[in-house]
Amino acid sequence: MDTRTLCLAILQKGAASGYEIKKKLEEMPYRIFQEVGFGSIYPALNRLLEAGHVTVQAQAQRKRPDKKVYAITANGRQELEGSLLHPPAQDRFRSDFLFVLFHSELLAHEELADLFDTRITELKSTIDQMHACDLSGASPGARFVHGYGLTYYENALDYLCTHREWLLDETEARRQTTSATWCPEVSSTVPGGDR
Amino acid sequence: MDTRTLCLAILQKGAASGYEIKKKLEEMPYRIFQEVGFGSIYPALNRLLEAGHVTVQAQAQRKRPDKKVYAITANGRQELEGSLLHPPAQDRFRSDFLFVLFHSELLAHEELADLFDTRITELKSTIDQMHACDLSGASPGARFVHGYGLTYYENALDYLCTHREWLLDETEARRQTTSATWCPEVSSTVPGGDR
DNA sequence: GATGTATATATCAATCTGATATATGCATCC
DNA sequence: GGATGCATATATCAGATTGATATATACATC
Repeated sequence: MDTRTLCLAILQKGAASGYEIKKKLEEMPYRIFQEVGFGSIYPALNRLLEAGHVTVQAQAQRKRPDKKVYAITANGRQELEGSLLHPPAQDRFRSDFLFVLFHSELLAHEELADLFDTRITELKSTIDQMHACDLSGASPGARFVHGYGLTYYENALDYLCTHREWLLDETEARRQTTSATWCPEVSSTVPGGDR
Repeated sequence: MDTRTLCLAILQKGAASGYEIKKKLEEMPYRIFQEVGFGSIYPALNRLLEAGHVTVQAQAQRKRPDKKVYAITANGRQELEGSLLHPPAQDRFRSDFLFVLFHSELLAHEELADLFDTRITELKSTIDQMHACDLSGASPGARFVHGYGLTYYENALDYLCTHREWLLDETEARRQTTSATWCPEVSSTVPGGDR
């Protein structure tokens, strides 16, 4: 979803500055399905201004820099609702972690093991944070997306834990027999289904 | 991962044209963790040429346009291996589908139901395709990533199937009681954990 | 004083996105 | 027969995004 639509979605819930919009988009559950930087937020807000989808009001603050608070217009609400009616674009997923694992043979055993352990630690931390989220005032949509994200992280953690040794061992074996047709012993957690 | 590194990864397995590189990146298991367009492949190949990480040879073809076949250099291999040693960047996931579900209250009941059904159909098709993949010659890394992706799709399908009715019903109830503090009956598949 | 953090707005070079253009063939349809 | 569509190929473009940086008002720490 383009940055304009994301800003409209946040502003639909209440007026906010560019900085506040970014902060909200970094929280759960937005964080599960979107990511956006200042470099695209401010140009997007300016485009929304030009299109009459938002208005802006400068505010002075004590002990803090001035801020510009943006509010959605009726046109902006219409625009947001219109974009929800389009068939959603394909999900987009990019993972340098999986790219590196795909090339496991080019990595040393220890480096590969470290990658796993770092990612497993991160996943556990994310899952803990998500379990601590207070969803008491959340909409059905928010709860659903939260649950979707949590399920993903839990399953990813489970997959990494149950297949870590397999990849380390297979990669080691492959490295030692790169030209052989050796068929390794099949274990119960062999990825790729039947052999 | 930037497009140059992706191109080097493909060329490491054998020389290829820009078009062939894109085709390979669209296949499993690359498709699970990366996506890239011609608009970035050709400039990336040109930059790799300038850097001496690839060489290029033009080839005429019968009944087809000429093609330019790129091959990785020793410098290019070093570059690829070097990039595998950096800590991987954070995974990036964007989903318009989840964005729309997050705003379920702004959609009509039928529209919401259609979204679910379309996605469920797509997921089943993807899972079928992945089950039909021949992994007999695949590397451990490729098998691992394939398994990771398949697990994700299967779990996403499961989550959608088990929570579809919940979101439709909750959203409907919320729409009818938007200012109430009504507490709905808790079912065994309520997302968001404890209430 | 330098460094770091938080709140704020803004910008920039490099890269990517989605679409489009062009070219060589072949197949199908009205 | 011409238009349309597909596949194989290379290339480009306007708009958008990315990651970093700059600037400003405060405050805290070393």
